[in-house]
Amino acid sequence: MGRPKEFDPDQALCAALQVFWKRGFDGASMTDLTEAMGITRPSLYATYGNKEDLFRKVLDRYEQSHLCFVAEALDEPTARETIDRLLKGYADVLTNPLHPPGCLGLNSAVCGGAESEPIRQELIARRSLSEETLRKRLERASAEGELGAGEDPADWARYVMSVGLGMAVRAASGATREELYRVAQIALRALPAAQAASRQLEGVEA
Amino acid sequence: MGRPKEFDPDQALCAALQVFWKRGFDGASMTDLTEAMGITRPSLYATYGNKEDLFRKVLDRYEQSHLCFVAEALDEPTARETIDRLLKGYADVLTNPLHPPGCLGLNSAVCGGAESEPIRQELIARRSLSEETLRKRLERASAEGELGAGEDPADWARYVMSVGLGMAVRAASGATREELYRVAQIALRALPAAQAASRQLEGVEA
DNA sequence: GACGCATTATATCGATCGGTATGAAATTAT
DNA sequence: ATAATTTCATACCGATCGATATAATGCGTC
Repeated sequence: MGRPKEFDPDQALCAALQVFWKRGFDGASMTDLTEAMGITRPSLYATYGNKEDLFRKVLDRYEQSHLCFVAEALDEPTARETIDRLLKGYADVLTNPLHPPGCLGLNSAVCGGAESEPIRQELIARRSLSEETLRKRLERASAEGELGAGEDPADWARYVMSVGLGMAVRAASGATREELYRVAQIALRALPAAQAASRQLEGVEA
Repeated sequence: MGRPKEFDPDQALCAALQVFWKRGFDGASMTDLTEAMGITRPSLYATYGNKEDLFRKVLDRYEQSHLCFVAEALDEPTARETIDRLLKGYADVLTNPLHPPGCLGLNSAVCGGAESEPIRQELIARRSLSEETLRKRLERASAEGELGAGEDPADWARYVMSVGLGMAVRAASGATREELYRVAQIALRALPAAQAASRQLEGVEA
């Protein structure tokens, strides 16, 4: 009942995603958002709540639409392939010309005024969650004999996340996809030779 | 002639450095700055110019005071020691409890409103300059036989900078120094074995 | 057609943004 | 002492910030 909406809330959310991605949470003004979304301020507040609420909805959408490759990467058979696909997939997203360069979850996380501290905390929490997921995957790899005896999966998860974040910063500064690929390629070299795992996979060991 | 200043411009600049470091360029308001510096707005504008001018002066001071270890690292005899000292030294700065966590040059670089675009461009330019310096150092290492035949110094410079930037993001999110050390340690493993260089240094080759 | 309801459009809220105009206070030169 | 000069304190500038109050508009229901 009542007057129907004149816009598609999901489509408008995508427009907001682009603005937040490019400007960050603090840098995106309500005027920027409403203009890009093609709606008025009251419509925005009625549909999504305040700026923080809108940003959290954008974040959810971002993870679903642009970070879905992470789940696939974690399903790779080896840690090496997981990390390789993680970094390559991340490089693809960071430099996709269909979106602003860099990572939405990073562009709003590093700096900002005192009033946006809750947002930064939320982004830190989400990133920790990602890292924890990767760590668990690497613990499995460690249990399966991959990743030598003295290696700490937590250290490796931290390392991979750090390389990814560094790539994100570089992407936001204009790095090309090929440059990021080469960074990922070099980063992979830090991995132990992983002969144990490949032997195990090829059935040589038994 | 005239009334003498009631504050030390250099000391006030350090106070401004702290604020910009913590909040980033956009996130630091003139009120934040004047309160931390202990001076009034007219004094600030008369002494340093506008907000952008002040930030550039802060940047110069930052590089002199907190990034001086870079020059020392570049003087190390081998590429491995250079990179090691670079990443360790960076980790030290990023987690020094005397300053806000993270990197000033990064905290203001990633996100922000449209009006602070010139600042972001300047930060990108300064970072490119750093990377170029590192690349030249690695080219020397390559010419000296370190860094295997097929290795591109530019790729390695990009890789090292990416790891450093990732560490900076993590530091801004609360990472500890030990965590960053372990990231740096793993990052170093990507380097080729460098037997040629060590042989050369030890005089074994001749 | 009249009523109730949800969504629009317009105008505006107080607060804060970066940046200044205006004088009073404090120093040196005369 | 007086004039010249510079800094400091106060108040304020127009613009923009996120967020709303008010009322006109469009729909389903009765």
